[in-house]
Amino acid sequence: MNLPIYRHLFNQLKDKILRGELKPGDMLQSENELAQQYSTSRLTVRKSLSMLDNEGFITSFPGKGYYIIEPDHSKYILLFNELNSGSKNNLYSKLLGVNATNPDAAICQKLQISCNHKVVVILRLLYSNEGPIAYDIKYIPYDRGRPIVEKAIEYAALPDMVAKKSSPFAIKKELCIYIDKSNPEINKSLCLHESEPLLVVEQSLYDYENKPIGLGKTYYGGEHGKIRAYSNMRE
Amino acid sequence: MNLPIYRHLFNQLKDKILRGELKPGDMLQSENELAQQYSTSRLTVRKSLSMLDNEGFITSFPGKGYYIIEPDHSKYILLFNELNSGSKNNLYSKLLGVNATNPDAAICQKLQISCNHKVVVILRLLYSNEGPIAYDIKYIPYDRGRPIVEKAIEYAALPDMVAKKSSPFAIKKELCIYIDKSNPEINKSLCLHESEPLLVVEQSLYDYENKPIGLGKTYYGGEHGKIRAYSNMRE
DNA sequence: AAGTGGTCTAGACCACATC
DNA sequence: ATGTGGTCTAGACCACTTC
Repeated sequence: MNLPIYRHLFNQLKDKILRGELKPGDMLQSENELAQQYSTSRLTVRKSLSMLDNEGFITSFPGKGYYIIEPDHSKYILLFNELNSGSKNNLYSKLLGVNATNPDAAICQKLQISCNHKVVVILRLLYSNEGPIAYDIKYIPYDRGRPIVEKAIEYAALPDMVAKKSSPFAIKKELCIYIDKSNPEINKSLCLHESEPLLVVEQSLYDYENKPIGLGKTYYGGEHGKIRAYSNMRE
Repeated sequence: MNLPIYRHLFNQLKDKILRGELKPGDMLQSENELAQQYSTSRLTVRKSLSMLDNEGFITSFPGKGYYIIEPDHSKYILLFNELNSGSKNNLYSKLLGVNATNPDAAICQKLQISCNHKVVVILRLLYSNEGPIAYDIKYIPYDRGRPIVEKAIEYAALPDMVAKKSSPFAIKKELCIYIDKSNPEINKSLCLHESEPLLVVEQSLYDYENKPIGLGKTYYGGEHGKIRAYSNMRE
C-alpha cells in the first residue's frame, strides 16, 4: 500500500463515478476544497483530476469547475496485425509471390496514382499449425528510393514495410472490414472448393501529408474471419 | 499565438519525433536540462513530458530518463453505434417486435444464464432514406427490477438500454465482427431474394463484475456492411 | 556521490464565470 | 468582488540508477 496522495484521491473519485454516486453532468468539488479535505496542495489535487480527465471521466471549464462527462459508448479499441492474430495461435507467413505491375483501376484510385505507375505486389499465405488462415495481398507504390528488404516482405506487417522512411510515428492508418467473394487464386491457397464469401480486412496507410503509401487486403477463410474490439475502460 | 511554455515545448518535441529526428529507443534530455534550455521550471517541463507520455510517444524510467517508445501499429479506434452509422446518412429505426422468451442454447451460453431464464428480445429494422440498412436483434436478460422503457426500445443503442442501473461508466463492451448467412426473417426485412452472407456486428455488454447484461447482433445487408477503424494519431 | 525521475509544498498571477 | 481553473516559480525530499 502507501499510495501517493494523488493516487489515493484519484481512486476515491473514480470509485464514486463507477458506483454511480457521481453521475454525468454532476460537478465536482473545487480544487481548493479537495486540497483542504485531503490536507494537500492544489497541485496534488490537479494531478488526480488531470488523470481522471485523461481517462475520459471528467472535463473542466475555466472559471466554472470540473464536471462528470457523458461517456461515449461507441468507442472501441481494435487491435489488428495480420501476422499476429490475437496471439491465440502461432501464425506463420509464407511468401507466394512478389512482382512489380500496373494494378487495376480500383487499386490505382485507392493509392492515388496513375495507371502506368508501377506498384509492388506482395502475395502471402498466413497459416497456423491447423492449416491456412488467410490470403494476404499488399500493394506498395514503387517510387523514390524506398528499398524493400526481402526479409521484410515475408515476415513484416504492412506498417513495418513502409515506415522505414522518416518516423514510424508519422503514419496514418485506416481499416475497412467487409465481405468479398473469393477468386480461384484465393480458393487454391485457402483450400476452398468453390467461391465463398470471405471476411476482408483492408488496411490503408498514409504518410503525414495524407499521401497513400500502402494498401493491404487480408482475406480470412471460414471460421477464422472474426474481428474483435473492446471498450477502453481500464481493467 | 502566445502558447503556454509547456505547449511550446510539447510541440517542439513532438515535431522532432514526427520528423524522425528522435527515433524509438532514443533518450531525451533530462528534465533539468530541458528546464534550463527553455528557461522554465522543472514542473513546466514535466507537464510537456507527461503529455507526450499520455499520447504514447515516450515513457520514463525512474533514475534513468525519458525514452522514445516503439509505436504500436496494431492499435485502431473503432466507432460503432448501430443507430448512428458513421453519421453519413440519417439512420432511422423501426421496431419490428418485442417479446420475452427462452432463447436458444447459443444465446443462453453467451448471456451465462440457464435455458429457462426469460430473455427480452427486441427486433428492429434500421433504414435510411434509400431503404433498409440492417436487421438488428437484442437479447437482454429479464430479471430484477430493471425496467425497459418503450421509447428506449425503439430509439436507444444497446449500451443506453441496459446502463440505466448504477453508472454508465461501469460497463464493459466487446465487439465481434463476422459473416453469417441470412435467414428468411432477415431476408424479408432487408428485401433480399434469397439467403445471403451478411456482415454481422455482435455487441456484448458486461457489468463491472463481468456478468453479461446484454447481447446485440446487427446484420448489415449488401453494400452497407463496411466497418471502419482509424489509427489514433491526433487530429 | 551525483544525476535521474516521482512526489509534494506554498506560494504567485492570470483569464474567466458568477453574482 | 469572489471563486474557479490554467499557468508557473523555486524550492524540497525521496527512491532509483550509474559510476
